[in-house]
Amino acid sequence: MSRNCRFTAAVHVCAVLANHPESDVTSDYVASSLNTNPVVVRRLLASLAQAGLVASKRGSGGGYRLAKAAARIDLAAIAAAVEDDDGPAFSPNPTNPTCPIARNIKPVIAEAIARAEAARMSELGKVSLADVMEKLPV
Amino acid sequence: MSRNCRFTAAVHVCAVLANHPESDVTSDYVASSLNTNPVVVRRLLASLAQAGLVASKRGSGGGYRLAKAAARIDLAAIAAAVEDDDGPAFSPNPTNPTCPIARNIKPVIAEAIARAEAARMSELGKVSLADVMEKLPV
DNA sequence: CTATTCGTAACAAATTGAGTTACGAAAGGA
DNA sequence: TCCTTTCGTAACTCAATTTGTTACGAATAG
Repeated sequence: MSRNCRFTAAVHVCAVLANHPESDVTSDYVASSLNTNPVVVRRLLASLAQAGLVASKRGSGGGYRLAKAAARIDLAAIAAAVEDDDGPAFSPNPTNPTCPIARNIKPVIAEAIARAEAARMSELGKVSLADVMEKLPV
Repeated sequence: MSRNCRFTAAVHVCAVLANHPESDVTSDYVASSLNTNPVVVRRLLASLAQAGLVASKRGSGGGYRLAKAAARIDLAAIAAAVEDDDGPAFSPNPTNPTCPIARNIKPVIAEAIARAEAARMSELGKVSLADVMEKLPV
């Protein structure tokens, strides 16, 4: 796979859980909806659980469910849960210390990117999981 | 390297060109500022040239220069030039057609992501290369 | 006690980005 | 004309990442 599918997959996972509000859903079931391996789903759900978005129960009859109402989970929270948050992607190479541009540009770029990322997250924050479910003909 | 450094590197490249408005700059020179290989820089500059942001000249005395004034180049244009624009990253796996969530969720997610990406680009569009240069102590 | 299910480690396969080498094409100067 | 410089681009290697897979221990219900 080329790019990071974690965010889109995580939204899909959450939607499946939101569609079964009364019962726990197994990773096998979610995996069959995504047509992937249960372990891939459990890894995603581990991130979502750490962020407090889902709860899990082990053992027979166990599985996953949303930890809050779908209306109180937004796409920004899901993105924050499953995306890297290591700041902007600079080359790991040390830039040339004798070049005045190279010496000073990183924080300038980082600030602009941080603002853009904040705008993206703000937009994702306007869409709740309940909004997503409403648009599905289910 | 872990994540995509193309955008941050491209801004750095453009800043170096903006710092030499009167002359062509060789890929060797830019590469030494970024502490990387000239071919890596030329690949970046090829994308920027295709977007009409820089111009190149071959041969002795040749090199690269900005194709417009730094005030008329913004970070959104640089990002658009060097980033993939294949839309949101879905898993290449076909999702389960018997699951109503899986059957219908992709366009809903895609629309939300498109709006978020537009917000990010709008924010990047507010920062011109000239703004970046002003913040550098050069 | 057994079956189920999560949690997680370990590993293979595929993909990607960066770096590198190489070489042809273009352009200027002697 | 010939040589040097420099871009344009293809081909390759290397390292890192993601996904998929197997495996197994821990927890839980019946």
